[in-house]
Amino acid sequence: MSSGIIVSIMADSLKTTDLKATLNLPRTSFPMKANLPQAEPRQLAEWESEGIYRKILASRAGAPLYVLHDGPPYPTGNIHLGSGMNKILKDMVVKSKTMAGFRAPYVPGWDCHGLPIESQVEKELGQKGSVSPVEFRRKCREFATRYVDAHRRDFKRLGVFGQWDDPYLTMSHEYEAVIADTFVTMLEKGFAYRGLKPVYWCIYDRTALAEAEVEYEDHTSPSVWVKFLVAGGEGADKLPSQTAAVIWTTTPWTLPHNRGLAFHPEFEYVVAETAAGPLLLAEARARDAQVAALLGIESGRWKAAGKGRDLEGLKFQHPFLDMRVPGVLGDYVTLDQGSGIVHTAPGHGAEDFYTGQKYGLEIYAPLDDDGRFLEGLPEYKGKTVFEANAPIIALLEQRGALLGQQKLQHSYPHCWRCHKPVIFRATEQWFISIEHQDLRQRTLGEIAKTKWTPVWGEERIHNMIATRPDWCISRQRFWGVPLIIFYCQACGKRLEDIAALRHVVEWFRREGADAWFAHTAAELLPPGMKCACGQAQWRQEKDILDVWFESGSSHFAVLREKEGEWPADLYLEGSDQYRGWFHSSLLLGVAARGAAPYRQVLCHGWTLDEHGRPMSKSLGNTVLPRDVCEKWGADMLRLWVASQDYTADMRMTDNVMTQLGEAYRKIRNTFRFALSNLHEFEPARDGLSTAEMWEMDRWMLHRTADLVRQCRGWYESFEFHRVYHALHDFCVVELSAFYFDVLKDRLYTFAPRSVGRRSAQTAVYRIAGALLRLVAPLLVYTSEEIWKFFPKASGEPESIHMALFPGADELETGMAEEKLSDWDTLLLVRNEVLKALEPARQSKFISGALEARVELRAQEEMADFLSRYASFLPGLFIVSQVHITQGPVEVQQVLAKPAADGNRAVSFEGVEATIHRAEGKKCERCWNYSTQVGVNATYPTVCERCLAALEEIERDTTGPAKTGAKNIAKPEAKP
RNA sequence: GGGCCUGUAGCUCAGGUGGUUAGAGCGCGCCCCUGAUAAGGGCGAGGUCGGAUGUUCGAGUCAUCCCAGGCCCA
Repeated sequence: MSSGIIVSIMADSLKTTDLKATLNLPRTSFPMKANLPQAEPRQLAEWESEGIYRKILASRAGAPLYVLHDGPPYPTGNIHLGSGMNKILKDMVVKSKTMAGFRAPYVPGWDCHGLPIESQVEKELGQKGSVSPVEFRRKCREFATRYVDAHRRDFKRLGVFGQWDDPYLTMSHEYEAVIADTFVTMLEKGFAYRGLKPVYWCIYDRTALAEAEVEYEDHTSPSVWVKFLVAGGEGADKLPSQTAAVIWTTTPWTLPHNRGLAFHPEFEYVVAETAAGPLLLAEARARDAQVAALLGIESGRWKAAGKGRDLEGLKFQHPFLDMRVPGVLGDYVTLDQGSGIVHTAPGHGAEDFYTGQKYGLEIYAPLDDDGRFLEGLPEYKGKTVFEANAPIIALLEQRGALLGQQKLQHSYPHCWRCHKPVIFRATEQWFISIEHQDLRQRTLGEIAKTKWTPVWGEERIHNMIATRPDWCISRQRFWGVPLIIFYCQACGKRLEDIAALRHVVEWFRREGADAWFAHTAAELLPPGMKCACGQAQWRQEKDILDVWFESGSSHFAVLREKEGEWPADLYLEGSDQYRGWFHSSLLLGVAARGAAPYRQVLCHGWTLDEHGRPMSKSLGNTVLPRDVCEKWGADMLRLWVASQDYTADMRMTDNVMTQLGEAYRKIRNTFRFALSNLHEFEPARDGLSTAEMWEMDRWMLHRTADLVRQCRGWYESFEFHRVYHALHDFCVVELSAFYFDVLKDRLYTFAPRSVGRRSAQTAVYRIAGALLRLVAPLLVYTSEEIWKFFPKASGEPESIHMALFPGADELETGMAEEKLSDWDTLLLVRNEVLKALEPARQSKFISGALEARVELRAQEEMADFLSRYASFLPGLFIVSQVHITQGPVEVQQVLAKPAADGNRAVSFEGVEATIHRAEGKKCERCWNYSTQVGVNATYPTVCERCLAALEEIERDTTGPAKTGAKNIAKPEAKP
């Protein structure tokens, strides 16, 4: 009797702290706050020192190969959000393929040659004067190297794994040799030819420009209306004498090179009586008020002159040169502007050029590289084209040919570098023929065989290839790879000995393309190389290759055919590359090797600012990945990339980042909860088999298996945003708000080694383990950090990024369909109970849900069903008591809804939930209410469940020492 | 001007082959907890599905046109 009193007194005096000490409260040193900007660089340094990239590849030796071929960015300035996003997407592909079991190498590259660097270097050289080509190229190389290093640092910071210590550089000797060799192949196969064609020409940079190097900007041009007197030809006699055709042009300087007037075959033309004499123009234009006013045309005072096709035979007197030019026809003539008659200078326009070819007109464009007239009247000879406008207009006026002039602001092509207006000019250039050996059709065939994502990409590139003209590949510059071409100084013939040209390629391999500028032709060519004419004096071509030719050769330079790396499995770039890298790679692949260099092409959109404008240097609204890393962390940038559907354009705003910050914390805390409840859990020792686990835990494994199945599918189709949303929603809805919340009672209050707690821990361990692997390609730093705290089974890799994705089958527990659907039903009932609890809480009838007793009334079948799970229901609802009664349901709460997957549709009678105050007293240990509190003399403040747990704990502590039980009494922080 | 694309709640996304009152998460509002605590839980309010015409018994889903925006080209 006395001892009983003592125990009771002891329990009384000790109670609070000691009872709390018997709980298994969560414990972890995994920090809640991520501190990514500080933590990530440390992790990065660790990865780097252990050589994570090579280790991962080594761990996949012998595995099937998956090759993502990197598109090379241009090394100037800082990397932009768009380039950061591109690299992150690529990394997500590589990491997810690696975790799907592939050997997925990633060799990053840079596109080092080209005009932007050359312009920068010229600027740096300033007025120091000219340097030798070799010296100039050395400076360009230094410049590129500097920026490659800066880019590389920023890319690595994003958590992108790859062969950073040995990237491919288009300026490396090896690569330059490949470019040159590819060009020789184009010569050998007959694709490359030299021809006269109108090209965009920048008179300031003195170079031809590719279409991709031209940007349209506003420009003010002098527009003039000019008379061309009819001067005979077929049909001239039907027109009033002194009739003059009217043309309109915004480039008066091209008038000296006019060689024809183009009519639309279907338009109706008229001769209008004006003070300036009878004028020939399109009827529709004569009706235009502004045109009529300008030319002095009175409505209806005109005579039909026939359709354009009837005027084809006319001849016209050039307004200031002693020549007659013919009428020609063109479908491109429009009625939007001008007179409906188009001034045609075949040397200065694409359409003019083709028309000129068709009619055998002279392709005349006697300008030098600075845009100065080499021939012509004294008024403009020697002037540049833009200077020549004024004197030519004066000349027109003087000859009485000027009908009017206006300033016109319009969109006009400008040089992408110096942003000055460009001209169209026929010059000698090297081209790749798109028709030779049926290249166009064969390329279209390869497009059809390639998988394009999104699917409309196929149509887009198909249309481009189907309509594109020949590819102008020569540039009049230094920083690039020269066209290996020699001309005989005696007879002018080109050296056609392919073996001799390949000999020069070997020079490139040894010394780089600098060899071209550092050595004479005699040195470069095999000894004694002679022309067919007998002479051996050679002149080297001065042009270099278009940079698109260089990057388009990357698959030859980087992917080893013998190793099965060619063609690549995937190219992944922004949507501008349909015209760029996708395009040039494809043409060269088909021309040189007869096939597309890729099996699949994945394309992403552009990055937009908060106003939806594209990010660009000129708008000054760019976001630098480096700044995002410093403010938010690389994983947050990656989460941004992962969260949005990149096939459309993507917006970065503070609002979006704040939102993602919340999402990140939710995901992080969900893992933290798992870790903190697994602090003493050793999978091999404490894990239960699925057969031993509680039904609810097995059900959650099943739901996780569903998630795994979905996510793996989405990784396979590169739909990262679906993975992200699914993982996030799972953390929020399934785990945090439901499963983990329900589990707390079991994890905290059950005896540490009890089946109930171990079952919960096993489920938490396996679910979190699966989630962690699924999220690893997205959150590369955070997943690695979690992995360090995660209980690992023996044989598991040191880095999460070496692990494999979970298999859905590994998580399946073989629960019967009926059981699964039982739990779907229970979840629905739970949701209704939670709704019923709300008014009770709002009205202060209860405060916490544990103060409630829930009475569930249901029809027979439903009541039976609920009764079978009666013992689980309080835990499931997180209330103290649940009473089930059978009877008619007065409030018909319709609970019947299809189950989540649509297959196991459940339907049952309504359930009526009534909230009462819980019976009994609050258990001091687990906080549930119970009528059993106070019954036991040893633990008078504790409920029957806690009593049993305490007894179990006592048995464990007094028995043989067990690691798991040691920690129970005194919580302590982990070291 | 042409080719291709995008436009569903404040934000980020779901919405096979057209079919009942358009969904989710976040954010927001109100409430609860204080044993995931610079955490956690509950409930709730938010949408003319860019706009307009059609086709259809019925359209966010099909057609045409328009508007806004993007990439590429002229």
